[in-house]
Amino acid sequence: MWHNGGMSLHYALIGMLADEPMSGYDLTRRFAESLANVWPAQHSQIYPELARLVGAGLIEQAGEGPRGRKTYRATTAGVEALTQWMRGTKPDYDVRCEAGLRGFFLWTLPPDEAVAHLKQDIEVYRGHLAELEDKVETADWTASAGARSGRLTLEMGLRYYRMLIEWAEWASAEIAAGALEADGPEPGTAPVTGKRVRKKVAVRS
Amino acid sequence: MWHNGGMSLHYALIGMLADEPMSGYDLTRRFAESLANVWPAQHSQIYPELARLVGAGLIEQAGEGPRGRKTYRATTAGVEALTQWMRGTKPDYDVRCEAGLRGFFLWTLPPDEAVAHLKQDIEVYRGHLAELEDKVETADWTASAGARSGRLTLEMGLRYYRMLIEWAEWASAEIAAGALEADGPEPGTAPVTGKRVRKKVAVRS
DNA sequence: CTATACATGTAACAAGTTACATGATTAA
DNA sequence: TTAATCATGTAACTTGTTACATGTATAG
Repeated sequence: MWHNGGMSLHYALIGMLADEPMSGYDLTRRFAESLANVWPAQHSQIYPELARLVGAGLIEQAGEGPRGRKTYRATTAGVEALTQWMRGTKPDYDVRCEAGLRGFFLWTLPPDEAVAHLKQDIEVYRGHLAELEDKVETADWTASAGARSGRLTLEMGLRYYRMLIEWAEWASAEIAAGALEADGPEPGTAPVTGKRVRKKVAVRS
Repeated sequence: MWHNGGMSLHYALIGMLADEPMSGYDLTRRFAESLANVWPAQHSQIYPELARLVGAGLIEQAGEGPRGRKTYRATTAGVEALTQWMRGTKPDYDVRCEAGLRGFFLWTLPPDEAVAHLKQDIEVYRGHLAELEDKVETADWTASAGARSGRLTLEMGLRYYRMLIEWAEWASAEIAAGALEADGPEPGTAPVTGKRVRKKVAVRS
């Protein structure tokens, strides 16, 4: 099991095309609709990558349609490369999330503005959550192996947004109770999680 | 409130230096220790960015130490730019998470291997969770506004890993019960979440 | 006929990773 | 004296974003 630097889009495209032949346009829509929660990708990145995959023999053109539409499917070599990636490389567990990063700098705002910032986030998360909940109800999750797998990923999205909403509500309450001020939160106004240990950190010159 | 394309590292560095003067080396450690959960960054990206920030007058050198060590602090202009970013630009809510992406392609593995894959993930998540739980206990969360804010971000990390562990356990059970096979899960062996509506998806030629 | 959705691409740039490269200080 | 840690940087490459550029089919 060796290390893997990137190539996520590369394998994601093979995987989508292994489940169901599609065009670059369709893939772009799929990324926007369902995969965007874990791996956003624009058409300008997808089309050149499709060309490279064809060149590498990992996908092939499966047909054409109106308006220059070209559909692709994964080749045997492509499916092998994909399973090799799934089986033989360890995942990169890094997460990149700007909204999370901003939480780190909430202290730069006055408490009421920080709370307003979080309320705004909550609105966005609720919107995403509502979309996903709607999709659970309306989409067909039995159509293919990919669809059944997609249901699992969607469940992760649901849990992710619910978690963020709960966190942001908790953080808002903490901040409203004075958690960002020097004397700490007003006792008893918000639930305090974790002990506030007074222990000196190593000071570097 | 206009849109913001990237610049996250740019502002993150100003923010860290606004809370406490530090060197590029210290910043690299901080990113590895606490910010890595939301925004990983290597020293090779940090040093050039520090140089650019100095050039732009958003940070300035605050002192020097042994081995060519240079400490920086945020300038007034830098802090203003940071609050302007926090207040005047809307967050990019995109998340990029390869481990999540792989969930989408679990169907390419036989069920027992898919379950093993998830078990492996769970081990990693448990490790991260344990590290964060340890940090909650041992670090000083009262030292500065930044530290107090950091406690909120850390709480998000705790909830994030707990959510992933629960999700992976749920997904393992679903797969073990046959959720990836064509006939769906064996009834009664695993809790079924969401209705499995049989509804045709739009078929495109 | 006209707006919308379909459909594919490229170019310029920004951001991020890995590897290379060097050297000083400290603790064992 | 030697290994680990501290400390800073650059170069080559990959990945990802935004904007540009073009054209076809369909529905109202």
